[in-house]
Amino acid sequence: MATLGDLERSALERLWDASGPLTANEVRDALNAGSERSLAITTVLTVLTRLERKHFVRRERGLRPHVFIPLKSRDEFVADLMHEALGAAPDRQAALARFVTLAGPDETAALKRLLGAD
Amino acid sequence: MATLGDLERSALERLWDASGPLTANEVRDALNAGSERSLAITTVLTVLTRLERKHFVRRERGLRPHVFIPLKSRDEFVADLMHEALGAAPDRQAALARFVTLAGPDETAALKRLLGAD
DNA sequence: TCCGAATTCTACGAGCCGTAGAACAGTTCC
DNA sequence: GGAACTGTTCTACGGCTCGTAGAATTCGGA
Repeated sequence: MATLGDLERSALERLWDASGPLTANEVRDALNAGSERSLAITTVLTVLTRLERKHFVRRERGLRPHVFIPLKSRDEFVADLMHEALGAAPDRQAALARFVTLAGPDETAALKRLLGAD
Repeated sequence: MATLGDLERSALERLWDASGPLTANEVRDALNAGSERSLAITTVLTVLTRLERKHFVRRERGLRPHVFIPLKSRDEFVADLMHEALGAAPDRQAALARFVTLAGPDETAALKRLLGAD
């Protein structure tokens, strides 16, 4: 999976936070909200375009202010990253063992629950 | 965690593959083995130095050909990456649920075993 | 003290990323 | 239908990382 820059990641987060598709302007407002910086709209469009090229968002070209939709949910994104890391391990069992060892109690509990009820 | 370039990652892999510390020359030989390219020793020393700066390897300066030792095991590295991804999720339960859903049978079985025997 | 091996220093070109102006296109209003 | 405005695309630049390695320096042994 391609890696994301800080701003690209932030923009994607804003899309995940939103309940529906956002326009570039809405993304910019969300990014600027509660921070000193005031990004130009072209900047935001550039990162959104790059996110599109990297297949993280889809752009709805039918509407006039284009809207942007994440291709994956946040959870899917995180889970994919985890599987990507795991896949690079030559011994997945061992890597999983280490993962579980490093997990906190809440995570361990969640995993047990998820695996028990299948 | 800092990201690694392709060559940096490969060099680290060679260190993991080895049973003990390696010199820069040994790393170079391992990298060149079974491939067309023949990296210069300075190139390898540069990436090893960068790995040191990023805290992925330790350099034993006492010995005259310096030797390099990974700071983390491969499994620890992978597990840390997984936890890093998971930590970025606002809802870890949901991310874990997705992770389990996407896991293969062998991984699921391994997790069950690991969690059952605690 | 000189040699060869090892290490450090410096550097360059490609590519990515944050950043945004300039140019272009589509919409709306007189 | 032009004017004004909003939205989109194109182009670009400066900083940084990374692969790559030559040049300069250091160090241990003969």
